[in-house]
This record gives sequence, structure tokens and C-alpha cells, in this order.
Amino acid sequence: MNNKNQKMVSEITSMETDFAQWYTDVVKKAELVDYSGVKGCMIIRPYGYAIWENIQKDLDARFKKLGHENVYLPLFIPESLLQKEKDHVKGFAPECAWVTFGGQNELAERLCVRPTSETLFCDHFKNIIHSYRDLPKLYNQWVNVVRWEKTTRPFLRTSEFLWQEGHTMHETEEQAREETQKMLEVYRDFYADTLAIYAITGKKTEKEKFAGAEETYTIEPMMHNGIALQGGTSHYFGDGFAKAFDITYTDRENKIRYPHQTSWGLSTRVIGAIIMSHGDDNGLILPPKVAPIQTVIIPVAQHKEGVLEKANELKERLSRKFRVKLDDSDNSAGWKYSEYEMKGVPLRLEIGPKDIENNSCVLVSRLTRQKQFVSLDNVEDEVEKALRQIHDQLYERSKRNLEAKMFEAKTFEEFCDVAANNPGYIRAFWCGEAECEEKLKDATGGVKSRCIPFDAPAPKDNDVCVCCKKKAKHLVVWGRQY
RNA sequence: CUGGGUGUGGCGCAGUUGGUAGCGCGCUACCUUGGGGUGGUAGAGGCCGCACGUUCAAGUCGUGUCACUCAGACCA
Repeated sequence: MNNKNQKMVSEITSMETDFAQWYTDVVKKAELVDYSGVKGCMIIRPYGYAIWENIQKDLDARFKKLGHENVYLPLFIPESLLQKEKDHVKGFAPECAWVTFGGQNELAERLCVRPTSETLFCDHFKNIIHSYRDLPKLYNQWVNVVRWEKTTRPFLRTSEFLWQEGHTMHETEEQAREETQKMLEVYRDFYADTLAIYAITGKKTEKEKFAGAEETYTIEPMMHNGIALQGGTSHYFGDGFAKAFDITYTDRENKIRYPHQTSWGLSTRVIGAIIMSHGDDNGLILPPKVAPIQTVIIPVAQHKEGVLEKANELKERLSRKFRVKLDDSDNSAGWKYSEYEMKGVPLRLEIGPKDIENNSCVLVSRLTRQKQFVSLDNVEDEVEKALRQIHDQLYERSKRNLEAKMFEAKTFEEFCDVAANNPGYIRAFWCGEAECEEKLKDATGGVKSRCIPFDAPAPKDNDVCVCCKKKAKHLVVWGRQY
């Protein structure tokens, strides 16, 4: 009972015992989702959706600050439109859902339920881009998309999911390339500053890049168990789609040119990243900036005179700056502690007769469970300080986790050995051939290239590919993924 | 798509050689409750995943099917 690290809620399987089961337990016990009648489609419950709303609000502000505008394009893509870019259709055709009937009548052309909207945006851009004066076009949309997945898990992989997809058009290659990198940096900063998740960023190899893209950049946070989650991607398309869709503009010299294009996306999968980066055996731990409830007030001995009044007064005060909930239900205080720990509320505030007598209250961190007695006079400042500290500690812990599970391999044998015995990432040189990627994946049962990190040193003359031993072209970070 | 597991009140489970569907938690009402899931009393709640079959009789046996789940292959 006095052991602060003791597991309070027996319904949650411990991470150690079974990480996958732990994840499912947390997702359900924290009331984030429920299963629906359609395979792979999840019901996002109010508490889970509130997290998504906070994510949207934060990201949307970042996009708008950089000049992006929100739009809405249709749910359906005519098959002929999807066919226009051949790499793109090859990548997405296997997981498209098709609408073939309209009411009683079979459609002349079947309609794909959007798996992503590049083709629709291109079809629209063709109509609205004519002059360099029409560029850049910086568009974004917050929508649902459908990809008919074989194996599904809440948030991590669902047949339907919510995301934002940014689509931009630029006059020059330089501008489009800059946009691609800039938006990945927005994601990186969002992960660090808003979600308290440390991640590596870099470029995807040819084999792993988006269908139809020239280059794909990615953010790759590592989950608690050492497995990667592709946390957001930003693509540079060159003028490939523009050519396929015949989008042209007249430049400053009165010449006809193809614009250069980007797209970038981040989905509800990010909630899975939050759960698996920060959670523990007692449930969720939410980063303060997206937590639907930042501080929960638990009155102690609430039937005693003055306690609820004081608790309400505190709620009133704190609500001006924070998202606060007062739980005055007649469950016991201990029950409430466990309940809000399970739901990942980052900070708990306890207030009882003794505290009131001392003009103080107790703050308890969800992360460390440390108790802190603070004066009611400046409780707003103390709460703010505590939340900031929890954010910083979460970030540090996430960073330590990734760094502790970052290994190196010089030889094929070393690579396989690390892959088999040490869950995490592997830094290893690579020759640039897809064949070697394939070979490493087969030899390790699923370890793939995550990215060529931005901060990777250029290979020296004597650095060789971990697989074929030919001269190395890149340092690559490898790992298993969700 | 391949292979394993599971489907019984909201959740977790039991149910013997086929023979009256049970338990714990939760839920409702009332009382109780001072700092880590408080204790009590009384209640409500079931097409035993679905379909077909065997049988006097099916939660139980058979066939099929659907869903969930885990591990692979594919993907954000």
C-alpha cells in the first residue's frame, strides 16, 4: 500500500507481461475507443476525441501561421482520376474501397473512397492555377480516409482514420523542397514541444517512399518497447503529378511551366504514439498540452463542511488558465486516484480539511507520483510549474528511451544479432541498393530502414554496407515498425 | 491473405457423461466512507456471436459463417 510504484489497477496487463495486450487494455480502460460493427473501424469516444481535438487545434494554428488555408475536397475519387499517376495507383489500388452503386443503379464509373487526396487536389489545381501569381497554393484539409487494411489495431492501423493532409503547389523546385522540409520540421517540433516525444527525422529510402513521390521525409518516434511508429510524413513530388494531370502556369518570363508539389500528413495514429511513448502499467500518461483534463481536483472528506466549496472555488480559479475537472462523485478518494491515473491526467490536486486549515493543497504528478504541498495563494503558478515539469520529464524520458535503444552494427552478423536480441533502432551503413534492404529484412524477420537521418555523418572511404560490404552511401537507421 | 486463440448480462469469467443459465465486478436505490479502487442492505439486467443440422432435449455435439484478438506478409 505504501509502495508508490505498485500497480493499482489490476485490469491492465503489465507491459512486461504482454505489451500488445497492455496497449489494448489501456485504450479501452481509458475510454479512448470502442469497437464498432465494421471490421477495422473504431468509435473514438469523447475522451479520445478530445485528445484529437487538442492535437488539431495545435497543429492547425502552426499551419495557419505559415500561411496554409483549410479546404474540403470530396470523399469520392472517380477511378479514371486515380489512374492518372501510375506509381500512385499501383501503391494504393490494393487497399481501396469502391462504391459501385448509387441507390438502385450501378454506376457507370466506380468511385474510390479516398485513401489520400493527391489526385483530387491535382484535378482542382488544374482549374485554379494559371499564372505564377496563383502560386504558391498552400492547402490543407482535416478529413477521414479509408484504407482497407488486413490487420487492424485501434489508432495504429484502422480501416478508416482521421488525419490532416496538406497539399501545396510552388513555382520552383527549391520552394517545394523547402516546404517539404519545413513541414517535417513542424511535425518534429510538434512532437517535441506539444507531445513531449523525442524522435529521429530523416529521408526515406527509395523502397520506403510514398507512392508517386520523388522524396519522402519522415518522423520516427520509438515506442516504449523499441518498435518504431511512422509518426508523420512529408513528400516532395517534383512535377510528376503536374505532368500527369497537365497542370501548368505561365511564369514571369511568359513561359509555360509545371509547378512543383508537396504533400504532408499526420493521422490519429499519433494518439497511439502518445500511448506507447508515455504510458505505464497504471495506464495512460498524457502530455499536458493535449490532455483533455490537465488537472483533476479530488476533494478529500468531501462531506465535511467547506471542502466542496473550497474545491469549487479552486476549480473556478484554475479553469481560467487550465483544463480542469472536479470529481465530486461519491466514489472514494482512492478510487478516483486510480481512475484518473488510468486516464493519464498529468496532475492531481487533492484538497481536504487539513489542507484548508493550512491554506494549502496537494499536487501529485502522474509521472513520478511525487506529492507536493503548495500554498493556495499562488496555486495557479504552482500548477503551471508542475505541468511544465511533467512535460519536460516526459520528453527527457522519451529521449532516454530512444538513445538507450539505439545500437550500431558494422557487419551482417552483428546486425542480425542486435536485431534478434535488442529491441530498438540500429545504425548501420548501407550501399543504397534495395536488394540489401530486402536481404536484411528477410534475415531479421522484419527489420526495415526507418530513414537516413538528417544528422547522419557522411560515410568515410572505409565505411562499407552492413549487408554487401560494398562502399557505403548512407548511414541508415533501421528498426521494426507498427 | 496465412497460421494460432477466443466468442455466455456492460466488463471479467465458470458451466461436469447433453437435462431449470451461474459467480465476481460494474449498474440502480438507500445508508456508510479522512488522504491509494470503503463497507453494508435491497434490486434490475441473458436470442449462451449468428445460421443450419443431430436429439425427446443443445451454452454443451457436428457443419458452416461472422466478429474480435495474437503472430507473420502489406501499409500512415
